[in-house]
Amino acid sequence: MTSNSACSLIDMETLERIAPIIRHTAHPLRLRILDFLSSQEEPQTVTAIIEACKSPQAIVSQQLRILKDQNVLSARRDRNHVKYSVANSNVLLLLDCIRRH
Amino acid sequence: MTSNSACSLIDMETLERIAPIIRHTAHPLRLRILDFLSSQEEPQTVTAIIEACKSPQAIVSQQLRILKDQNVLSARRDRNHVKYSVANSNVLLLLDCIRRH
DNA sequence: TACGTATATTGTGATATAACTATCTATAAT
DNA sequence: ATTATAGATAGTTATATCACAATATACGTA
Repeated sequence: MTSNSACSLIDMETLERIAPIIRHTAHPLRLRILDFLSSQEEPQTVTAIIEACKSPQAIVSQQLRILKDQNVLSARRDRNHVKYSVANSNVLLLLDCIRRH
Repeated sequence: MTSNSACSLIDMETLERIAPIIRHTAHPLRLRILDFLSSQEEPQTVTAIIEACKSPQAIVSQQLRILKDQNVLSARRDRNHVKYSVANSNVLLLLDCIRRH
């Protein structure tokens, strides 16, 4: 018996699909955004997120786009504001992972 | 009162310290390595890991180094073999995160 | 010594990501 | 109409990462 251990490894297709989501999320500012949004009951405006991040508007906007592209966040327009919220709660486990460190 | 919500966001220093560990781990082959090692009782040789990954030796060796540099894995020499094991079990939460997806 | 097996390192070209500045669009207020 | 506010996008430069081929090291054995 060569390999007993063909237990049930996660298949490569899944790893290839999910890894980029995690990789894109594992960025200090993007984690901060995620942490902030998950701490709030309501979706938050970009301005509020900028305030929470204490980072330049353009940079925050870029990060929001990256997270939205990965379907980690979702956005909806509310008059002249855009409100972001967490779309994929799975990635919040990353924050737990970090807190436990 | 400008900001009610200064609840307790993870501080940026922590995010900056942990993010690279997660980012380096969130790579399909490295996740596979981690998954394989975590499924085994004993530390595994590079040869066994190569077999489990079905990837070229040089590439697997590179990934092992990256994970070791991030203190995700540890290695010990056993005669003319090198055996790797998971050093930081926190990152195993990533695998859970993926399985739950 | 020479050889085989196990593992690591280096060099390379292609591609991706980072941070930053500047600019652009859309809506609201005056 | 003008101006201000909210937000997104484009351009740029530096740096990081990728997969891969080739080569190197380290140890054990004949």
